[in-house]
Amino acid sequence: MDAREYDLPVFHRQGFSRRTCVRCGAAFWTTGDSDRCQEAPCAPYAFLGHSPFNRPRSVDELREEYLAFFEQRGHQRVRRYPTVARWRNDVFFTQASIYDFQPWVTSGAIPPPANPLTISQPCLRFIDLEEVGRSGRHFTLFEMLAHHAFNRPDHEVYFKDRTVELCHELLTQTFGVDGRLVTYKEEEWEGGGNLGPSLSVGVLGLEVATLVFMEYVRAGDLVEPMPLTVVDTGYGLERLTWLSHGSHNAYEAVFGRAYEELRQTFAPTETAVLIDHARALNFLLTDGVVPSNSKDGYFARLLLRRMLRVLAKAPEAPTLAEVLDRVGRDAARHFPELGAHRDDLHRVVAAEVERYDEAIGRAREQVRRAEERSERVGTRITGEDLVAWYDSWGLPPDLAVQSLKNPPEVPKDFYALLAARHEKEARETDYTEGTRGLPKVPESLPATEVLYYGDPYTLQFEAHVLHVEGPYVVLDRTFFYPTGGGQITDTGRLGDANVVEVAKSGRWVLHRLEAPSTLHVGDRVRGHIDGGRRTQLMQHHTATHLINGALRELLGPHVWQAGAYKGTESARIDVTHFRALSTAELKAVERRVNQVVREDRPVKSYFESRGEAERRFGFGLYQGGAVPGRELRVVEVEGFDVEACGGTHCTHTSEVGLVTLLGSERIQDGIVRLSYAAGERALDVVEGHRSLLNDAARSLGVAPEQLLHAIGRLQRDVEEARATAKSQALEDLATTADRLAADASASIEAHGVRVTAARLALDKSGLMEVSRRLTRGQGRVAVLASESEGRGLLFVGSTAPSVPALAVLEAARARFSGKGGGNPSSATAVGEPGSPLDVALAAAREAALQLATGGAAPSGATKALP
RNA sequence: GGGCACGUAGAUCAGCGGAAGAUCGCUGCUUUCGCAAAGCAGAGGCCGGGGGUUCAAAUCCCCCCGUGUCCA
Repeated sequence: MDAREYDLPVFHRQGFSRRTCVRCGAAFWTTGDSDRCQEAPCAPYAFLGHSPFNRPRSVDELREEYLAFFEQRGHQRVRRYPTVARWRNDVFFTQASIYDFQPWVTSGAIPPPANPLTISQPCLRFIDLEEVGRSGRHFTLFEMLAHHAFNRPDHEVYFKDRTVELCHELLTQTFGVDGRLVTYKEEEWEGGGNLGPSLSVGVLGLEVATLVFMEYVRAGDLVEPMPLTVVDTGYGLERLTWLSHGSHNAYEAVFGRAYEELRQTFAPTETAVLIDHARALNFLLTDGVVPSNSKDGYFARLLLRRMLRVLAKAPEAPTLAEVLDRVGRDAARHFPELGAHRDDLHRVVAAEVERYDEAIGRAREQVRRAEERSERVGTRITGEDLVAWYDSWGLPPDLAVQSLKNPPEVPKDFYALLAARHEKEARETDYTEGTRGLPKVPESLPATEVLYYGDPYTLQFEAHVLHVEGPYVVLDRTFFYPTGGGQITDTGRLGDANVVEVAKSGRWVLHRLEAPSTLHVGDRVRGHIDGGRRTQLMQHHTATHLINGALRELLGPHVWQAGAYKGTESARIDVTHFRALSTAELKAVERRVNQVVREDRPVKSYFESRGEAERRFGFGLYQGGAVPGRELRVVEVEGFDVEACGGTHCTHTSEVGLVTLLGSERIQDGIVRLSYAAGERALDVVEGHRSLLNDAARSLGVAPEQLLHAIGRLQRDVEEARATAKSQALEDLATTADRLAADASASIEAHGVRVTAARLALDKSGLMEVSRRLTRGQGRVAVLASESEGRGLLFVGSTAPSVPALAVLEAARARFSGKGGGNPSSATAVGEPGSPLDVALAAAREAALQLATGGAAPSGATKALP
């Protein structure tokens, strides 16, 4: 980046000079005489025990001071955004304050909530999870203090010069830091296709802020200026607080009393993990993450389990919930929402603690068995096993070592080995997702005016054709609802042609006709929407909002919509919840929804600016996920549920009609699905159930009330019949065996070995059963043959040590070109079709006798005795 | 979204190419005034589902379904 980017007037006004760090070689600006930039690792922490601040501050004091400082200098204070970035779908968590304004504000699509603004944004970063407690300065959740300015060509707020000026004033005037201790290191910055200069602010070895200037956009190899430039600053609240204390580590300074309390029981590193994770979890759970085994839920589980592992080390330890509450109480002083739904948070945590105990119990059992097995086989448990156990059972190596009698060393590179097991994951996934095959609409075409938002009842309208391509027609205005937001397409007619699908593409609505359209641009055409279908979709869509509202009301605010589908026959919603729903819960949801239907509440759908809607209703609006646009369409079921939604909705809840639940299932860890039908379809379902019941009862010849009883009887009958059939079959086999045993001509006895040979008409399992009975007791050999599906089957069973079944079989196998094998106690062979089974049987019998009398088995090549 | 592990009797699990097992629980008998306990006997299995390989599959391979776990 060009050095001129950093040659700011403010540096000259205030007597800065540009220097080069003797350690890292980077250029930096300072009023002091340091020969290195004041950041790790170039400069050591020089503030420990010697804070450069005029006095120590608590986090609350420092945050307030910061926000007030910028407020007094023309900035407007903005409330924090959720730590879970629901308004965007490219990341799970808010990792910096600028995330709040990406992509809609930074791209210029919508105005910022204020300009310039200042904010303290809790951010989550899991990249340094392992460093928490070790380094003394890492946090999974930290607050990014920031001031942002968004400059448009027609409205310049301020840029680099003023930003540096403000930073230096804050540090020196407000915090009382000697300006000569501060360095501004030049750094290039690039991300998300944007780039620009940035300054990293260091004080006595600690980086306390980064001043980023979004100025250019990368287009291939070219770097072009952005139409909208952004001041993106980030000051570490925790680091500034730490600096103001000059304490041994950041955690003491940030958490104060709560840290000291936990230190009574835990080592410094453990305390840091507990307190950091507890704060992060308070935000995560309050912002609606349900712990699970994938996606954002996994990170909540990870933090939770890491805390549980630490807590388990001390018998006197407080419970997880107690630690969460203690830390949450402090954080709630500035973020009162953290205390708002303690009960719900406790329920989520309790379920998770239970799961953890189960998982560890299971894993311990696995370890016990693995050790038994290895003792039996004579192998040793290795470090590799520890890695595998953690990966497969979630058993941390220290716990595994605890429960082993002869534990191996935990490999030094445990996490590297773990990572190696996951290397294959990087395999390319095929993203050639089915292109929708919609035609390109000329950019010059004016946007389709969508009328269904304002009026979901109009089913006939006139419009002009703007564009035609094959079966696709674009109109200047339309009442047809295109597939979207989980609601499927409207159908109907356009002129004489059937509309089979409607899709939204950019600013246009495309109507797909059954056949290539005969319409021409400029034609006036009459649209006709299938009203029955539309009504049903509206009922299902509004019902979905009612169900979501009822679930949040009954289960708690951790419930978030995770997907939905509204069809003509039924609809379903997926929501986050920590366990499957009970029958009682389902009943309660159904009752509540139908109650709201009967209350006939107004359902208002209207557009509102994004900022205003977020301010009035919070981020719970984004139940359906991130939605684009400057304005949000708000669908508000009065006093019950508010969501940003583009669907067609009833205007009063009574229009939804009956809502009946069809079922619920747990589709993933942390996600349950409810299926239901509303309106006419709900009646269809009820009717269907009734006739099913009646038909079932009639087919059993009983009254519907008697159905269960009749089925029970039927089941018993079937079981009995099956049992008798089975015992009959066994009895038949027993009879066969007995007859053979009694038949003197079937058996020969030699040297205490009785050989019984016979040809039977049984399948393989029949032969096996007869053999089993003939060879009860020692010194018995059974040689049985049968024809099964045209192929000869030879079975040898033996309890005579001198007559191994396999040896007998080997002797006879070649006789009927059979394939087979076995062991000393049993052997089977199957012959080619048409092979001489009797010859094989005789040969096997002879072989058995010879073995019994001490002779070697005749080889298959010798002739069978007559 | 991906990797790994696991689905066998009512429960917990063993077996991991050659005739489906153990422990607990259950039923009956013996013993006891009765209970507990013990002994003996017995019932209970589409070895998660579907394909494939093999003379032979609970066992090996592939695809589903379910559970758990780790990672992004």
